[in-house]
Amino acid sequence: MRHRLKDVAERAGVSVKTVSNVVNGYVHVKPDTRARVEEAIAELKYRPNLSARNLRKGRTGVIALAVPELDIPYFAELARHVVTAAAELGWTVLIDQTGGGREQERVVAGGITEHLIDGLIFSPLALTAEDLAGLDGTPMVLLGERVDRGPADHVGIDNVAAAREITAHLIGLGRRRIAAIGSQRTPEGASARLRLAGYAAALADAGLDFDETLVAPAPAWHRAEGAVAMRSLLSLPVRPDAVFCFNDTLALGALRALHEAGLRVPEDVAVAGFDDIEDGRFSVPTLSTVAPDKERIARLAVELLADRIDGDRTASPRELPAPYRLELRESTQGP
Amino acid sequence: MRHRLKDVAERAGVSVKTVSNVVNGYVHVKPDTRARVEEAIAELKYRPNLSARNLRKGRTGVIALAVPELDIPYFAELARHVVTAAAELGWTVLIDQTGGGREQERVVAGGITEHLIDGLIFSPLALTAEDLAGLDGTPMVLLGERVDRGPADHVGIDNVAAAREITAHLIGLGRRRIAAIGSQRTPEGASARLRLAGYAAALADAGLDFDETLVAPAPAWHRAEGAVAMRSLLSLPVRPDAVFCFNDTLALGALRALHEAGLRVPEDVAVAGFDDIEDGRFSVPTLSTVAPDKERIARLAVELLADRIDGDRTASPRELPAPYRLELRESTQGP
DNA sequence: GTTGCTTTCTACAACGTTGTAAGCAACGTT
DNA sequence: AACGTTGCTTACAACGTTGTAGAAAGCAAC
Repeated sequence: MRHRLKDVAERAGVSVKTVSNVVNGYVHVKPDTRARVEEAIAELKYRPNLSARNLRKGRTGVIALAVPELDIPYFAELARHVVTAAAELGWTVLIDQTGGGREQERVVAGGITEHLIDGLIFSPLALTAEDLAGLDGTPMVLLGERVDRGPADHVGIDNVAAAREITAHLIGLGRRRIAAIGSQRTPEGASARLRLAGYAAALADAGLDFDETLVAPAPAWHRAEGAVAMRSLLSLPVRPDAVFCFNDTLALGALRALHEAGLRVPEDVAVAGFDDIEDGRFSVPTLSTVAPDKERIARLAVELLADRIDGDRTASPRELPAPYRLELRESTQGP
Repeated sequence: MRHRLKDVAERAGVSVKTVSNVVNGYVHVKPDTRARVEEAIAELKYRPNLSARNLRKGRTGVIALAVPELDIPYFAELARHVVTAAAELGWTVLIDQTGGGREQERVVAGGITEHLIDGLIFSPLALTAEDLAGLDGTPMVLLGERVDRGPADHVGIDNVAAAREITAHLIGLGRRRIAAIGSQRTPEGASARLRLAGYAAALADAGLDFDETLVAPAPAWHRAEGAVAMRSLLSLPVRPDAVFCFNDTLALGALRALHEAGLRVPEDVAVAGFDDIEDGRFSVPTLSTVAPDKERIARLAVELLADRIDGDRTASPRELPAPYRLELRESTQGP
């Protein structure tokens, strides 16, 4: 029992277009007429058919958010903020998981974009600038690492600066053998490269040597990999006295491994992460970390996208920095 | 530069409908013609307009998943599985956050359902049977607690039995003062009521008294509330020697509070949770919990919904139980 | 060379909506 | 009385797609 404008129009004794005008809040409708129409709408429980509206308007009112994995807390928290920010502007969000592979990301970037959504907020891991260059003009905003010379708008924090600051904090505690967990040699590892660069810069600032053996790789930045990496660092002849993990889940895994090894945090080994996920505020010990302003990132991304959809699509790509701060907790400062 | 069937048709020198037939894999098209059309499609990079297709077909190919909060790990993990299962059946998933309030849930249940989506997988906290009864016939599958006499299909585990089992496990460890965290007196607290019932049943099975003072409330089941509740339990004249938390985030908060109080887990207090979220496998100590088979739940929900969309919408509501198991880890069994 | 069947293709209408242009009152101005 | 202005309403066409009905062409069988 779905009703159409036509049904409402017949019931109210007006034309279809007048009903449409009432539904869309057009001003020049006599109060009397408006009331009759609204009554008919209520009686029939009329709801607009969005497919038809979209077809007519060439807009769907839906934007997509594509992230590598939904159950990585950082992306889940980000998704929450994007949905909230989009709702405030009247957009609905369709969430997509890419899995993080380059091919899958290419499919999402190229495939989803047609006609079902008006724009895309994309947090790619593996996508390169060439992949993006081939796309038609669906408005897109990129999150996370900067895809070099990317053809789309971008919102993100300064990874190098943030990594440098948190590493400097570890150095400021008097630590000298500072390890890093999360390096990636693959082309996907843009974040990893930037954070490693910040780490190296901080060491250089303090006159400390960059020791290759203190840098542990982690292909996917999951908790388990953090634990494995930490164990291998602990098996070195001289163990590190601090670790900078390239994200919080790695750090939580590292904390777990340190606990199993019977070491105290931060007394024996100080641990810092990146992302400020909720878990880190309740872990034992609580986790020092870089806290990107996720709400701000989400809001900027949505606004930038809305702007691109409504406005000039050919304007040159914009680069918006997002703020971050250090959250220093027990894992570096003690109870 | 968007192209339509018409553009392809002109280029290939055939009618619009023939192109449509090729796109839809209709069999009776001469190989020769098909080849010409496909070539034209490739040259123009033609993509179907989904709004138009949906309008014509009355289907959108999109289902919605509505959960209270995306950044609660349990829902994030569930969402991941739903997206995956839906993709295998050719559906796209639109994810919605309700916030968990009854009014918001009512809006989502009633409002989203029209014309943009073909069906809804809904994990309500507060919604009552009456709320659902008023809805028109959009196919819907409910997750989580059973809404009594609900008018929709339902997938979920047996909360009472699961809570009873995990409580029995605590009793089996020799604990006698077993607390519970997460009770809710509001009508929203369907899960809480069921899990509390299972807890009480296990106590009764073992001939233990049900002690009201050992049951701590928590309105939203966040980590912080788990910590607060644990602290208040520790301030009792005789402190508990075990706690059953109604979900894992509460349990993680409780672990944190126990750590701050200098108590050992499980030696002084054993802790059990519910949901088996990823965090619990890496916390210190690792968390014993009830592990619902989330992948199975997601798959069942998607299949049930697809069935409802394609098939008989008036068939009486189905009730599908999902499996679960106990994951016993350090927080009850020690290292 | 008529009949009937199959294969291949086409014209047309419809899905439900909104933009455009235009119509019709009622009103005020000249 | 004629004219413009304003407010309100309507008819029509279009958005891009697919279902229906049927035409055209080829083939086989009499």
